[in-house]
Amino acid sequence: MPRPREFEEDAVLDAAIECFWRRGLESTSVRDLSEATGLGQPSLYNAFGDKRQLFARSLERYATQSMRARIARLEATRAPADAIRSFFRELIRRSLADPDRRGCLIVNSALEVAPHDAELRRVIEGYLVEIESFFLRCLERARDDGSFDPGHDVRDLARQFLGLLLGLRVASRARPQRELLEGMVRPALALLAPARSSKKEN
Amino acid sequence: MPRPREFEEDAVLDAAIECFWRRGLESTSVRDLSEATGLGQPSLYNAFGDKRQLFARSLERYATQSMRARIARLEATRAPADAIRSFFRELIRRSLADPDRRGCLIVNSALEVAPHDAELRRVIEGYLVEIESFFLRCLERARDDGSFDPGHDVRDLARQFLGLLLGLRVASRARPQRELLEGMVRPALALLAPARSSKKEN
DNA sequence: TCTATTTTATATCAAATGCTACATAATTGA
DNA sequence: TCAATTATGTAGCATTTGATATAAAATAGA
Repeated sequence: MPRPREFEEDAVLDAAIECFWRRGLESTSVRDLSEATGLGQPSLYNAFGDKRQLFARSLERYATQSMRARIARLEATRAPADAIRSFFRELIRRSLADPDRRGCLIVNSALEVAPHDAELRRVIEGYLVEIESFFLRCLERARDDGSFDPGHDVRDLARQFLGLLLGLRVASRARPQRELLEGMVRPALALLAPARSSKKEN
Repeated sequence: MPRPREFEEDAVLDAAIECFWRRGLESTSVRDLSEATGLGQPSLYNAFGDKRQLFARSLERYATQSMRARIARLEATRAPADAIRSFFRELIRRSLADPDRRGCLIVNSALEVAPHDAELRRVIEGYLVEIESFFLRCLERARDDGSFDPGHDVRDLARQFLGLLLGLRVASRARPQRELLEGMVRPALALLAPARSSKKEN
């Protein structure tokens, strides 16, 4: 009955993600979005409501496509301790390879948007909790496998890894240097050293 | 000979810091700054050049008044390991007490400004290096005092503390919860535990 | 008192911002 | 073929943006 759309929503969101990722919510204009997506402004407003809602949709898609996909892949293919190691290894490699220093859209938004928008803050908090939960799951499994010292509090370690992730993403925008990024997480990752377990030593 | 100014530069910078701290560089308008400082726009431009230069001056004053002052005070009054512990303790206390969730102007700028402004990025990098150097000095002294395990690489630990500081500041804007912030740094601070030194055990 | 110099206040400027009215185009069901 | 409905393109809205032109005001030296 109605006229059909001439675009795919996901492709538009991908283009919008690119904009928000590079310049943030406030510094991305609706005209930027219109140009990047190929949609006219009325079509953008018709399809997504307003800039803030388009941002929320973009952020949600980013969370699914980037964060959740990586977590699911690592958790499915790696041993728990190795999942965490690989997580940071991939992060550092991609950060150093990105000439635009985009960092992470979630972390960028945690800093730019969260303090000024209660509703989006709750959404962003949720994403951070998901990441923390990933670390916690891995740590619990690694501990149960005996592949790291059970003397540590896994909940604090999960929080530490979340903190290091946030720090890594900030540093990757301001000081993207291999030695810094790798050194930042090396001490924490050393706790996951493969099998300094008491079983083998006893 | 000329007409004298009717304001003190430092007071104006303090007011500007407040603005930039809360809303960042892009989202703070010259009118916001004019209102907060009490200066007319022509006076602002006459005294500081343009918005970006006023921002640079504000950032520099913030670095001196907030970061360097804290580092100098802690380094002068505390034992090295305790200086790091107190650094994070103060940070967490202030973060949780700030209803505006301002975080840290340097960290906020590292994320918002550094990727898009090569000159300011170099300045911000310098601030981050100063913080890392503070951690490194404390760690070297603590190691030489035998107050923590010399098996650790102090340069990596300094980088880790920098990473945790950045992460803490991000989290304090998006998830300012005591358990998260304290847990984030607890494992790293535990390495500074007072005197698990080999001397006493041998 | 006059001049030179800088600061201040009023009133903008052109450009950019988020958003939308309006008319037109494209589709499906009647 | 017509009617109903949604999508698109042009053009523009009011507001805000960073930055200034202009003139008046305030000082110190001549």
